[in-house]
Amino acid sequence: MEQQSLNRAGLKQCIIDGGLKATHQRIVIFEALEALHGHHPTAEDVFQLLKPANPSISLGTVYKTLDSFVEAALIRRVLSEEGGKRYDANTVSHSHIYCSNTKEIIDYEDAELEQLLQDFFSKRNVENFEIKSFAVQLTGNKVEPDKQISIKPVN
Amino acid sequence: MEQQSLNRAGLKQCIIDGGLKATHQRIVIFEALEALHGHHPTAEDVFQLLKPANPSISLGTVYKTLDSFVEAALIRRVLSEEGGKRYDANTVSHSHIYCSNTKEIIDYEDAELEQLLQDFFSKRNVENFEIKSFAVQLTGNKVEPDKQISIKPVN
DNA sequence: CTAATTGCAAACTATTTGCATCTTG
DNA sequence: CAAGATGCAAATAGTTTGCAATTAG
Repeated sequence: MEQQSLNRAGLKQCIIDGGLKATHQRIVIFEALEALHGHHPTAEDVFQLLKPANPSISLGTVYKTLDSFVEAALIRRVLSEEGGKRYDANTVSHSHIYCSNTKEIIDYEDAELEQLLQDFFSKRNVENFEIKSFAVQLTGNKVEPDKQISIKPVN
Repeated sequence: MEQQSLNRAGLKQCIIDGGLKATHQRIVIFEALEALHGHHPTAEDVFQLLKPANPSISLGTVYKTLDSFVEAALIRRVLSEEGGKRYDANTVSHSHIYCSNTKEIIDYEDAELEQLLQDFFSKRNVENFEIKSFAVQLTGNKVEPDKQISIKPVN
């Protein structure tokens, strides 16, 4: 269910396989993206996570690196309604739920749904387009998430 | 297939029904959004379209109006990978195709697909979420659109 | 009339760019 | 060592805000 979390050597190899130089900055940025799995961070989020342990890293480098990673298909840019750029190290085909209240983007992995769409689009011909991938975007609201979590009192 | 295009009186009524004051600016902005149906314009796009005929309109008003319209559910904000805010006057449930080459967002209306998903999610229970809507996001490339169009030579 | 809306300009936030310096392969 | 990457600072988008003047209901 969880994607295999990679160690630095593994991450380094991924970066090289993507045709990029494996600099220290790129390795720690990739590592941060893995740590933020499911959180769909912005460049700023990644930068903030890295800064304490890497005080010399620059925000500009984070921006450039994220672009390079997307270009190399190591990560994806996530669609956003809010107009900021977000990133996702999870490259397995999956869908997202957009919470209208909290503006969170939550991963939704549903094998049955993926299969259903796979079947549909293998039959269906979309005119003038070569379809590379698809994902469902669900919009809704978290149902009382705080209440659920705090239901069991801490004694 | 096409959504009914409304005249100014109709647009004005929509705005009022949305609980907003029907100012001249709002009417022409709504009109511009209808004219740009399928183009998923930015605030700037709308502004540029309006300026010639409405030289006194301000970009700030366009931003505020688009926000009000989204709030009132008269239009939708469209998800974007590129990080800008785009708007869609088409409020009928439909999907979008994202062209990797041109970065265009193209409407994809497929009744069978909508029905398929409707059925799927009426059975499927998404944990902790009340799903309000769904849409499929297709990613791909336009297949030689220029070539296709120019195949018939103009003699 | 009065509450909401507009236009304008200034303020912000997010992102990109140019370039001298440093690093990886 | 050469090509490519980094850090920094300045530049550029894109969007929001505050407020006096205006307008719709």
